[in-house]
Amino acid sequence: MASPKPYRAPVLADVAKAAEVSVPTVSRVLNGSKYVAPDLAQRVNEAVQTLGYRPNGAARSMRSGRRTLVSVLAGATANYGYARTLQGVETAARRAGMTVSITVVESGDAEHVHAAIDLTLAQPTAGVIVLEFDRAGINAAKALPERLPVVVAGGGSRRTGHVPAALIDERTAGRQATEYLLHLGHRTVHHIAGPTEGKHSGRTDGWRAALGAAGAPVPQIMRADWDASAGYRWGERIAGMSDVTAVFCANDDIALGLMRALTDRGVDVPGDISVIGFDDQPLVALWRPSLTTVDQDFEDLGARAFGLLSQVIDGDVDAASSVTAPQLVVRESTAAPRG
Amino acid sequence: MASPKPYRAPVLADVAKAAEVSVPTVSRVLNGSKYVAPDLAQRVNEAVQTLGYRPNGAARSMRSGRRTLVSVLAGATANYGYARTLQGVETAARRAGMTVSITVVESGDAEHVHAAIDLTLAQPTAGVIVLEFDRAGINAAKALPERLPVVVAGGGSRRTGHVPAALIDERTAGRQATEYLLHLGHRTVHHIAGPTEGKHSGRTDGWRAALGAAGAPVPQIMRADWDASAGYRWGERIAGMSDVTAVFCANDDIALGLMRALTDRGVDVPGDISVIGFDDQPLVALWRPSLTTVDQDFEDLGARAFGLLSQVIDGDVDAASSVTAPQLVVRESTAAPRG
DNA sequence: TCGGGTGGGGAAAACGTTATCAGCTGTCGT
DNA sequence: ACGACAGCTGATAACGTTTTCCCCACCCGA
Repeated sequence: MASPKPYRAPVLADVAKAAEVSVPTVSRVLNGSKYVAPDLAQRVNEAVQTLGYRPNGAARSMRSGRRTLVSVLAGATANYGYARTLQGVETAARRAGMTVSITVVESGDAEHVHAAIDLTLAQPTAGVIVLEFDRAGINAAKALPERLPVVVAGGGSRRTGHVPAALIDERTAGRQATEYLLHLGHRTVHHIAGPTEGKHSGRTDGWRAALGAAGAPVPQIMRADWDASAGYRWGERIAGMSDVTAVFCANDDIALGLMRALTDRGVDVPGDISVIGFDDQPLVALWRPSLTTVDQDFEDLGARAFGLLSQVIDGDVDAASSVTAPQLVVRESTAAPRG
Repeated sequence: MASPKPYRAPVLADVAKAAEVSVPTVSRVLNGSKYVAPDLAQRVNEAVQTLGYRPNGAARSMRSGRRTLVSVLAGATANYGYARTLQGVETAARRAGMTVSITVVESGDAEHVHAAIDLTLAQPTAGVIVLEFDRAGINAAKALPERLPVVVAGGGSRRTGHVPAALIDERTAGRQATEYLLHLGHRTVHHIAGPTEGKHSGRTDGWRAALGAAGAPVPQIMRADWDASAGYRWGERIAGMSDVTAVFCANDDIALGLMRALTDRGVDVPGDISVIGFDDQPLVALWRPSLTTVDQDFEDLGARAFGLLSQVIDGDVDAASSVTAPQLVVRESTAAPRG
């Protein structure tokens, strides 16, 4: 009767015994140290194979202090911008031999923020990337402990805090979009903003700046959630406003919802009203009319954030933040106003 | 001159010294053991606060054997289905006090598969969830070592392997969609399939089954990548085929690309050709015409996968797989054939 | 022949935590 | 009055690695 000894994963000592060498020697082989005879290395590698040995990550990182996990804190994951940024982080991390973990911060409330941070820091993490697209991210970045490697990825143009940041210049983007519409001959440009609770959004700032520079009147901001249905509801109202000829939306989903509401009511886009979006999701090029929008390279944003974090982890405490400019993509949803 | 002693994160011993108790006592307080006097607990908690102590996750998991990291292996992350499933996993994991890590398997090639597995298992992971929507996922699931808690999340209807699985019944979904089109009066239904390299896709199986049951002719399958441009290219060809009156697409992106190509060429949807999609992405309801499609509850899929993994980790080696049925959502892109 | 380097390898310590064990109080049942 | 037992606490031993330290054998030049 074989005793039902429960399975125990093989450890370094088992490999050492099988290869008839000492434990440190196995470690040396695995970590590619020189100073080990070829025949011993051979025996060790065979033993590793046959036993199916895998190093215990916890023990390894505890003893060596090296960590190979980077954590992402984000207010959401499935939305287009978040998902693409995350993808950029993951790809860059994987190429560098690191793994990424993801924790969602449910809201900007202190309760949720601290819960997310506690959860994340319970892992042996080398550093944290905060996606600062919303209030949850902003608050999380503030609440993280000092001396922990932290970088921010987001849409600001300048940084208030002292944390290194990878940014997309939303302010410039907003200005470009607005200037383009003015350039087409529109007297002014209306704006549907996202639910940014703080005072400033880069997109909104850029819009206001462009209007100011052109001496155009500044209409009341329309607030909306990020999703298409919010755009649709504004569309229902805008269809009845005769003075609106151009609308700059805070993201593509809102723009698409808006367009659908307008066309449902017989308002022609771009004939009666020009619409411009923000993000350049793949599908908007297929829309009818296809959407003029501002392309954001979220994947590059994620990659830059990871690169920055690597620098911070390596001791470069104030690594230089980076900012890239988005690009206006002109399609069919914008045109000169009638008359 | 204060010596520039480098910062060292506080450890249990520091807390113990500050609170004037022994190290094990601190551990007991932190882990909520009874058998500790209230005043001591009080002192310990204060010391933890002032020192800003955080347990070392690596040491903790090494000693206790408990792990709080679950790993997701996936062929992609930003696509709608993947992103939503991931979201479901993350939410469920977070509620259970666990964190999720994500590693992308670049392709089904052995090289990429093993690289991804090595990377993932270098972390102290409690178990792995494989997203089996593509060849990369399928191969990864096969290549994972035995005795590691593994579950699969995907679109099969039955499982060949012995690994517990959370599934969406794509076969039933494909059948429903096809049956609906036949029911509208179409003589047969064409099908644009995804790039599934293996012989069987649940969606395709269901389509074939429905045609067979109705005695309808089975047209040649059209193969496409998952993205909209692939659908567009098929649309260019289909516009010239007079015998096509209904198309069942393997996902929404393909369907949208197809519809755009058709309408670009003056083919009316659904007047001339009915189109049906798969996934029910939020935006497809806004399309014009809005897309009839099959709704998949990916978030629920992710949550079920995590629940299943929890069971496996807790020792229930053959936890029961679960399957849910998707739901047909009828909108404007489908109608009875002309005449 | 001797001293010093150098390639190679093992013994033992160390990382920060939790588990085990033993000891020390006091209380309660008998 | 005595043992048993519960409540509480600290030494000490693990966990599986990597790092440090030291020893050995060999080769070389003096």
